[in-house]
Amino acid sequence: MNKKHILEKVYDPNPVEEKWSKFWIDEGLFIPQVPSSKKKFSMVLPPPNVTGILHIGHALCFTLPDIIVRWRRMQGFNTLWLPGTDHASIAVHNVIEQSLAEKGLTREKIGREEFMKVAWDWKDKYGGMIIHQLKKLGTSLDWTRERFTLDEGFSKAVRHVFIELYKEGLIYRDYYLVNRCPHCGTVLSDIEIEHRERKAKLYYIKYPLLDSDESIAVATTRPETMLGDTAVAVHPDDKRYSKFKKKRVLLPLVNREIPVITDERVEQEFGTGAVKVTPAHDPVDFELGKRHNLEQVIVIDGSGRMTEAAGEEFKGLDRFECREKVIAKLEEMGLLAKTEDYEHAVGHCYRCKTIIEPHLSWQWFVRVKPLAEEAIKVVEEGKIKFIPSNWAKTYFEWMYNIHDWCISRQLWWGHRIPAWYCQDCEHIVVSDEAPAKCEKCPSSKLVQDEDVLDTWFSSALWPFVTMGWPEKTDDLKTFYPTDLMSTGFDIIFFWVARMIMMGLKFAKDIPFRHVFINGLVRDFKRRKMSKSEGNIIDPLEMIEKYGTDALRFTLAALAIPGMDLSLAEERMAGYQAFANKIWNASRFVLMNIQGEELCLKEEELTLADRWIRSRLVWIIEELQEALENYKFYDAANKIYHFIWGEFCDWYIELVKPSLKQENRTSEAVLVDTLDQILRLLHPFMPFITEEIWQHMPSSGKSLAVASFPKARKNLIDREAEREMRFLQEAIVGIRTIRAENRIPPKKKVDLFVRVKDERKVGKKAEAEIIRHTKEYIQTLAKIRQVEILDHFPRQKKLLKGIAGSWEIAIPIEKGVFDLDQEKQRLEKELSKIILDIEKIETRLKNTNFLKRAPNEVIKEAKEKLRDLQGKKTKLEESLKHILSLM
RNA sequence: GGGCGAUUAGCUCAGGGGUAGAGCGCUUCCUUCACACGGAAGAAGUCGCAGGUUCAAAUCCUGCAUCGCCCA
Repeated sequence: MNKKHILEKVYDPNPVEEKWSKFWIDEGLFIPQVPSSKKKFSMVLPPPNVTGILHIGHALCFTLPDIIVRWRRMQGFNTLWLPGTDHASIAVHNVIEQSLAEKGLTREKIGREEFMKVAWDWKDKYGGMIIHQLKKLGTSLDWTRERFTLDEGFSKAVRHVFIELYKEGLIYRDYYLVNRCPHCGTVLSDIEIEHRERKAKLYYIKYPLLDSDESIAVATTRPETMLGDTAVAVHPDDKRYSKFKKKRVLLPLVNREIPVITDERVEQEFGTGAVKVTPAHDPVDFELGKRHNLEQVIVIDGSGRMTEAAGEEFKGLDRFECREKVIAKLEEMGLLAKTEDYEHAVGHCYRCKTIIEPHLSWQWFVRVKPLAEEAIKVVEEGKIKFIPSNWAKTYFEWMYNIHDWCISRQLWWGHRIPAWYCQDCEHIVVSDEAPAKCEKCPSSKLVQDEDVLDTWFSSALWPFVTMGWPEKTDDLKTFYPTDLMSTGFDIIFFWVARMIMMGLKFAKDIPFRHVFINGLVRDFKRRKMSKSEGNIIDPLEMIEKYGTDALRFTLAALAIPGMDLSLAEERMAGYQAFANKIWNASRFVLMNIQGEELCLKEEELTLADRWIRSRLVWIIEELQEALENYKFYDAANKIYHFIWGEFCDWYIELVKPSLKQENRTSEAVLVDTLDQILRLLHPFMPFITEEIWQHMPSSGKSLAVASFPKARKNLIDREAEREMRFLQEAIVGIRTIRAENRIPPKKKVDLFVRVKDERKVGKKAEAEIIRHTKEYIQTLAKIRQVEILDHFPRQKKLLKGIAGSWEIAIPIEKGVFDLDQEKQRLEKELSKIILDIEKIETRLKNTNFLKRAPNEVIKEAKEKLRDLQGKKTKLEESLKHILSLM
């Protein structure tokens, strides 16, 4: 034993954090046993983008499950928390292309192979940043199992899944109108589109009828698409247009003859009731065009520029420039009927916020409906539970209305689609490896699809591929399904739902039992954090300033399930102070340890010892309950108040006299309580607790793998709790009287307590309790002598008052106390009590209350009334006394 | 248009039928031998509005208002 017991006066987190972070990893404390007879607890980390740097949202999303996983590990579970990163197709692409552009290059210029080399180099160089930052957070991840969504195993698994789904007809290729981001240069799935309200214009354009002087006016927000119109549509019941049915109009600017068609899906209330139909550039028109066999004329290309088909005059123009020009032209021709202000939702790219362009092209899709059915069932049946449960509703909403998922992306960084096109017969070969020749014809001219898969396609496989799937590994057998997935509500559709579908389909079981949805971290005024607002809180800066433990505890204390949390720096400063408080309390304990061996003798236990041991049992139970229900805020607040408000403020003060008397039993209780506290707090504040614990005589290898306290119910001592409450109220009362009468805090005074013999607290007489706790009163209320009397002495100048349920008097030597002040205080307290008494009396006079309320409530009310009346009498007496002195 | 959530002390938020809670801030006092990142005491709220259920409503129900988010 070579422990250094004495701690520094102020806690300095940085060196401590570095030391233990390294120690835990070097010692392999977060590596589970495989195989193991122990019960397992497993999670996979939501893989952050490899491009990313740690932000406060990550900090929350990773701290909360770390609390759970550390708690479970200490409970003795065989625990795995598996880390890794996501290849983030579009994000990396943007970074690489930007760096190429700075050198005057493009990806086309350097070619696919070279581009991939650059991207991997970049990933190797910068991709580790977030990993390093995760370690700073104290996350107890098993780094030996770290994975990357683009590593070799993943590629293999992704191909496997693609091929299987293709074989089953659940993946197909189609010429379809999809969303394309002109800036990112790729198509996106429906849910990657953000709809935002935009102020725009509604243009009314006149389309002249063929062989007539009349014209039909159509309304549109996107006049540039008229160049691709192939019909005008009206509702079949719309009387205004009945005469135009089956006629033809001449499309202005293009001079193409197009039909007037009727379709029930036309909204008569919109604009003029007649709409232009552009099948290649609008989702509704696309469907309309299919039903009516209309031609699809593409006038805008994937980069948002007008095509050849738009006509000589417009080709090559950007879509928005073209809009201006079309409007100008129409106006010139007198075909612009009118322009209205109009507000509508416009689709934007979720990554770069560019306005999305509907784009007709060949793409790959997943037929999701059959997969969704199973995924809905497991949540309905409660096999997977959302926390809080109302998120299940959001999940169902989306799953019931699910659309096919466009999975091809026109990018290079990602999993390349394992499909080859025969150049001779157009057959598609889907295969794990490049096929030598076509399956349908003798041709060996096969070209692989240029596109890669949506990043979420591989992320969806994360929970089982990270464990070695499709091999039947021990890890899969031991740890799948996982127990908890902690993530943000914003990716329930993107990720959670898809993991459930893919997990059920390929790993043949749910990927996780619980989905904990954490809120959004906002600033102290509840605003979203954003660079432009300048209100971003950087977790690394906070760690630097307040320590990781303070950051973690703050996040836990604010994490109310289902709620966004508003974060203020002061809060972190507060929990930094808390860390320091624990540090100093521990410092006190360690300074007072006499020897290594603790000896606890039941018969030597003081009231305070019995009380703190009993309180600790309750706290352990409450903490357990809170953690089981993911009530991090509750758990954090409970442990905070126990440590500060009970252990530090009361127990340490109460134990001081015992320590002076060398009561080894109290010393043992003190040390044991601190030990338990450190264990309880460790999941929240791993660093400081480990550091202190290593100084304790009871310490072992690491607190991270020490056992979590169990509630020792036999230590519950209701008698001690009652007596302590009686004592605490009295001490606070005495302090109040002292403070309000300006008795200097340090000045010791005598105390008279008037007690009637028959009054009891629990089984003990009040007088007996007071007699036994004299020392406590003397220490905590700065009292010289405590005298228990039947009647207060008459002659002395006395300051009388009510302290808790005690009737007390303090002799005043020089008459310093302020009679008027004391009179006011008593009057105020008296009026409060009278009010309370009235309230209870009216309740008790109500016959319906007596008839219908539960007995317990009535009993409580009666007891309360008796109590209040007793206090009232005492107060009145004291007041009378004061008045007699004035 | 549909759904979800919020409205409680100056601020940020808990609570969820039986006498209103926390943190920060504020006021007063105190550098006492664990801690001034500390200690002691205190002030502060008709729990958004209107109805209803109940012996009892901040809490349950209905409607309304305001704010926020998601979907169409």
